[in-house]
Amino acid sequence: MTSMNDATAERRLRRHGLRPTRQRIALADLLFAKGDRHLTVEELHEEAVEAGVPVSLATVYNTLHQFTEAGMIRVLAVESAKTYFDTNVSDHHHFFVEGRNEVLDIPVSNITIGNLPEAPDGMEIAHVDVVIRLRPKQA
Amino acid sequence: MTSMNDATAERRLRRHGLRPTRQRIALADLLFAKGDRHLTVEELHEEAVEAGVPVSLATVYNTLHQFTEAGMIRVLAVESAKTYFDTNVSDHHHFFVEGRNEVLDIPVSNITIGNLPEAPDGMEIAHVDVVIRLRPKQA
DNA sequence: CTGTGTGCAAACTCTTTGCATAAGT
DNA sequence: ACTTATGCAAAGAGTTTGCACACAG
Repeated sequence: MTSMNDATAERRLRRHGLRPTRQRIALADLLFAKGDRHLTVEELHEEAVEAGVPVSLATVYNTLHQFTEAGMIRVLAVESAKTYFDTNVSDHHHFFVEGRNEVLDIPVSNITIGNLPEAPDGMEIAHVDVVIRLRPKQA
Repeated sequence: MTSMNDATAERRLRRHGLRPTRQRIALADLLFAKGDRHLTVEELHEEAVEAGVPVSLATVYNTLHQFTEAGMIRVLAVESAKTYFDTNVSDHHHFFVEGRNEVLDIPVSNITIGNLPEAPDGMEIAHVDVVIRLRPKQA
């Protein structure tokens, strides 16, 4: 199952100090080939299996955490049962649909944040997340 | 274990359409007596037990969800293993310490958000959460 | 009394881990 | 060859649920 983007994925992995294995290449490919995405482990696992790369669930967990440590992706600040990983590492923002536990991109992200506070002693700001919680109109 | 604030807690519960039972009064008391707080189920459970109100863990879970549905408290948008509940229902913001999975209040919360997007079709904005992720200075 | 709430233990879901096997360099 | 990654299955953590008992109105 070799895609045109394998070379790109492989370069990306090396650049971040990760060995380009079959599974990592496939997962990186799925993650980055289609633009910015946010996925759960399970979703990515399904995609991989459908794409003919039968990785194990544990490997997807491991791999996504390695990608996160390497700074390739990041974890979203949402209070869902599942963890969401985002391929967009920059400060940007999301809708979160209550009840459905669904994450949506905010289309035109021209949100501005004023008066950001100082980080406390010995800490620095790693990332700023804005989560806009949505609910169905009318109770 | 009757505190001076039981009457307050009881009124609060009635106002939100919840029967003021022993356990609910005790939990509401702990939650609201000390100003704004954000706690996990386990933390509140410990406090209750220490305060001489031996509620079960399941009841704390149930109760906090009832409080949430009633609008007395809300769930924080952080990507921790545990769920955080906040007694401050208004739009305000938090530091989240990576690794330690710790939630801190932002002291002077004069953060402003500009250009909030429209909610998608059929949805409305329930809440806006800003989460500032912190990490220890120097890797 | 009657309907709700609570406690307990078991079930469930998501996630992590240990160890043998497989793959990368 | 030597090191690192993967798969599997089992364990772990947090949370939810079913049902008998207890409490509030």
